[in-house]
Amino acid sequence: MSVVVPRMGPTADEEGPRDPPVTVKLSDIADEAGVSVMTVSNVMNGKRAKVSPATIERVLAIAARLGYVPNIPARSLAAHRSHIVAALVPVGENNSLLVSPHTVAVVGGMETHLRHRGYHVLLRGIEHDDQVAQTVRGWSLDGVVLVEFPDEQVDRLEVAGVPVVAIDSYAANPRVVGVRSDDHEGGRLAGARLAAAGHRRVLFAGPPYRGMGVVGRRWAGFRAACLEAGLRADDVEAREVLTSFEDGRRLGLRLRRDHPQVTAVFATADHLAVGLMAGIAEAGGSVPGDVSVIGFDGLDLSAYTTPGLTTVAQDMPAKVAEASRIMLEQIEAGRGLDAPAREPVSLGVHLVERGSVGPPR
Amino acid sequence: MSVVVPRMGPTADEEGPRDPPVTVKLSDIADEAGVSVMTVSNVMNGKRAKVSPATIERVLAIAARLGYVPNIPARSLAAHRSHIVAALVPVGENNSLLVSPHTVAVVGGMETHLRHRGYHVLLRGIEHDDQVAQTVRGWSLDGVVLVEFPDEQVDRLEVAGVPVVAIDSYAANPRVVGVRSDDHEGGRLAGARLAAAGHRRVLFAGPPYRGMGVVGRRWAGFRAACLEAGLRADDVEAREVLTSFEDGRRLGLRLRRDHPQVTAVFATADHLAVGLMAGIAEAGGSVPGDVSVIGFDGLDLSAYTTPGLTTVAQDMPAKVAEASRIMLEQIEAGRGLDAPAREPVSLGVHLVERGSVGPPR
DNA sequence: GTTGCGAGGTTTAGCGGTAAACTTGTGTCG
DNA sequence: CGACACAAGTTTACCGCTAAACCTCGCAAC
Repeated sequence: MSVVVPRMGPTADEEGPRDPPVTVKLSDIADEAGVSVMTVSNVMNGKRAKVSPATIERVLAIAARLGYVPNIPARSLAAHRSHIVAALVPVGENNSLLVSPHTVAVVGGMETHLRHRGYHVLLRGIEHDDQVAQTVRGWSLDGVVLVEFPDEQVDRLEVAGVPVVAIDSYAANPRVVGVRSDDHEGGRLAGARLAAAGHRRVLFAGPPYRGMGVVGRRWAGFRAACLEAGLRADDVEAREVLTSFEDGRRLGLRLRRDHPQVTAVFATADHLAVGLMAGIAEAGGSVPGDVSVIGFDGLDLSAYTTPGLTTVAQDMPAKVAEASRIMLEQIEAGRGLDAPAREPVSLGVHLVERGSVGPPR
Repeated sequence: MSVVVPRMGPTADEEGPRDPPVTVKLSDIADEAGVSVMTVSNVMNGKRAKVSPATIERVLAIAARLGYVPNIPARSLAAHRSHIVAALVPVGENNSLLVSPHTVAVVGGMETHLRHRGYHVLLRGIEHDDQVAQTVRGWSLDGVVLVEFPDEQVDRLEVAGVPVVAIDSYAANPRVVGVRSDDHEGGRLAGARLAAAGHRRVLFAGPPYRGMGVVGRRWAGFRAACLEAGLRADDVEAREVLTSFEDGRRLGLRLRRDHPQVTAVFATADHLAVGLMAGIAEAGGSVPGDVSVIGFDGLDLSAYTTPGLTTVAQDMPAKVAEASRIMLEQIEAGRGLDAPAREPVSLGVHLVERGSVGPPR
């Protein structure tokens, strides 16, 4: 029964604007309460300093009764802030999003945290650098979370005026706060674990990297541990892109042929490691009998393979919580152009021992 | 150089609004081109019928040179439409989002499709029914995608005036278009496969369901196939919630004790099945030697377990594409209150044979 | 030569909300 | 007892964009 006037027949040709929605607005509440719109606005926004307790209560009661819902676009337009944080995720050549389980955990976790603090999450795949700044400007965003952007891209970005948190970034861009795990230490733990098991010749498998990003640091830590223990670490990196389950599997299939000396592999992501184990098994090898495998991330998943995957676990809840905390802190401090660079955060990692690492054959 | 006036010292106490951003707006272009703002607006929105080709070109050139980016909130406010589609996901008691790999594929895929058509995706966890309608009103949403909402909840929903597509829903709500796989057929395929392998006593494992939702239909199809083949199907459902890897594992651990006669299990989700296989292995059983396992979804993941998981695969790309297509179609047809109910869509499924099903012990 | 009409605009009046400046009544202090 | 601060509002002027109504030619038809 809400709307009486029917839509005017066959005008529904293309992109028709919808008829003005029947919605409760501030002025409705103001009329009913006998106060000005501004007073209602103040009440609704918690700026209650200027309003008497009696009025506050009356306004709130009326708002609740009428079912007031603030109009986000209007508020964004007028206030130049939107209560929206964009989660930006780079898209690959397949042009699609949310590829790794890890990315998912980050985006979902951020949404949960931010929602509880009254913010909304815009999910957006980024194809070109420019789209970042455009998105910020077009939406009056309150903040931006960059999820797993390559460091070079983060450094190129010119986002001014909003807080930017980059997950898993070691970029030097002073406008961006990096939040990541202690990847060097993680690599070290992996190397040390393989060394302790007695391996002498091991392989590092991950996506290509330049310099010291997440993967670079894992490699550095791994290599350092290997060197210290006197074992030889090969880096498969230069040769190909290794990012998916399937990439891992393919490496597993040709591992014996291409790396006959290798008795253990450190994969920089659990899903890569799981694919690797599958490939090794498929090629007739056994884990950890013929080859030991150690992963990185501590995904759910890695507990349910056979054998279970020994892995360097990140503290995902902490990572997400920390990123959210920093984001909110900066938003609510009104961080703008002039914000001084903030220290990045690195979170601890720890080894989760399952069954995929054993002594060399 | 951009801003001369510095922010006024220590006023940055709480929620300070940012200083008005320096941004290119329609009027800047209009001034430069010597036309009215409306003309520019028309050019930008493709309503070029009323503008001469010469003017169009001039305006576009200036817009490009100045780096115009439309202001989304302003447009939403004035036009009562936002180019935003919300992806609504119910939150569990853990209050967090994007739990299953399947959900992720849906949300990511929708974003990709919609982005290419100029729409944006708002990701939002839903705690109470009301939040759905509130979100629609507050944002002038163009459309809503309900991802894996329980049918009862979809039926309760009163969303008027925007197209609503519900993924994996069989709800009767005429305002909602359901898009799902052919779950009954999927269940049937699973049952038939186990029957063909010679099993006589099988178990159905999934989350609790009431009536004929996704899980109910999988069960119905499964049971039908079992009956037809004369084998006995038990339903573990009433007893507990089975949704995660870990739930699957726990079932696997006590399978021998609780269901000694059972020689095969149909799990309604691949990650459940993967957990199950892990649990069985952990309890000393073998798959498919002691127990066969068949899954549902066709996740990446399921190809990389050992043995590989035989599963009923959904055509996820098609599902997402279809949902996007319907969404866009309805938005661009200006679907409002009066929209006639649209037929739901069911997509085909097929069996992917890997190694987890064999003859009974 | 007036009417008609369509192409190519312009003008007007908001959309719902907010910041900042302004008003008014009241207690308080020197 | 006047000046002055403060509480509790109100008023004004937008934010950037759009729908719809209005204007104004030049040309074709009668």
